[in-house]
Amino acid sequence: MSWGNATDYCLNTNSRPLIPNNLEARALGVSMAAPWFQIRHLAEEAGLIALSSNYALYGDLSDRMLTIIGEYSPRQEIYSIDECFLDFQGLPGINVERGHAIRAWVLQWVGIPTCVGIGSTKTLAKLANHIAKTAERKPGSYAREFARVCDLSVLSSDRRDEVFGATEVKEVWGVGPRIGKRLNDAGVRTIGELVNLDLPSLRQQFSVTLERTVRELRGVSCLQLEDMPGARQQIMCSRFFGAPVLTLQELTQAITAHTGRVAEKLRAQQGLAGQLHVFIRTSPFRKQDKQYAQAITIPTARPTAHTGELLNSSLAGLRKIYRPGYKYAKAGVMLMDLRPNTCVQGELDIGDPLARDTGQLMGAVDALNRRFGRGTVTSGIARSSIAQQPWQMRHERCTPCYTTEWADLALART
DNA sequence: TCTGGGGTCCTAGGACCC
DNA sequence: TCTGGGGTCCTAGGACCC
Repeated sequence: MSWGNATDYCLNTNSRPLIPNNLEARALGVSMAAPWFQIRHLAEEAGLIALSSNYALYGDLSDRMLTIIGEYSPRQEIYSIDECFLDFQGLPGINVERGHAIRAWVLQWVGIPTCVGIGSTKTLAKLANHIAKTAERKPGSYAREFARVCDLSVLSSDRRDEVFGATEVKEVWGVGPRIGKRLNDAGVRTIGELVNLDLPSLRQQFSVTLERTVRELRGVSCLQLEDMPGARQQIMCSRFFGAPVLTLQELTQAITAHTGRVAEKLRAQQGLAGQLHVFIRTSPFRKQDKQYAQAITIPTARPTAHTGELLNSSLAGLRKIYRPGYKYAKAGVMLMDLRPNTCVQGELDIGDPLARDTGQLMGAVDALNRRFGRGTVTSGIARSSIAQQPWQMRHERCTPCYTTEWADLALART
């Protein structure tokens, strides 16, 4: 499968707001990902409204949106929570019109504005999407021509050169801040300049990844549509603490909770883990504090998805790396060396009950938590009489779960 | 006081083999 | 003076993505 010629198309849709980061907030000087403590004074002074993230709500709206978009092609790659690729190859009709239809449909049924980018490769579709998102703020014909839905594959070569020449390299999918700066330092500022570079020397001076990106920008497809996502190769859960944590007991609770989460995700993909990685660290932002960061990787006794067995490894690891006297700011657990649970090495029965576990116990735990909510059944270590532990993330300004909790349903006034 | 939480891929270099 | 020439595998770290 390729999108190498003009009859094949790849589409990228994206539901982030047309104007990222909200104009009013930006006018107040709030930057993307600014820490709350730096801007909280604006809440009183300027009426800034801050909200905690609500992953249940996002996940549900994402499912609805991606399901609707998926109706428009037999092949869909879900790329992230708010973004997907569709293969338009062989579909009848005009792609720009299809893009507008998708936008209208998602807006009507989910209420979320989306942007659509169309190109002959995934990288070009992503670029088209970026142009669709930002065109409204650009002068002249740009906005009329490209806003919200942009198809780069129908442009004349002159017009395409104009667009490439007007777009900075850092907007390209795969060019981050580091590569972007190195390119700029080498005098390469626009996409127009980037696509004309010599490929062998580009590969030598940068990497095969950047070479692939440039080939994609030239219309040569190097990235496949991955509509059958494989199992994850690592599963992680980590959090900054809501307040500094000093004791091994609190760290144990946090690591226990994180281990429970990764084990659940592992079972959801029918996997087993052969290694587990635990890390704890102080806050690098608190220069006045003594710093400490340590991690350890521990093989599990056998490839497992059993929370109890994984806890044995993670807590043993934690005890090895814990040092008293530090203000810990973050802890995490990562599962590695993952494999499907269909390939299991047979074992001699030497009286270890976990070796005989058939997965029914964990299956029951997962079923209960699905039905009655996360945390209904957890490890005893993670429990405490006090509801809010200092290590837990704070959720003071969470929005209601409008679409997933009966109690949070919006009320219509009469 | 307070600073996101996940992932992926690639490369260089070290350890080890014959 | 001059100290081989292939390989493989693993890991850490860097870069990117949303």
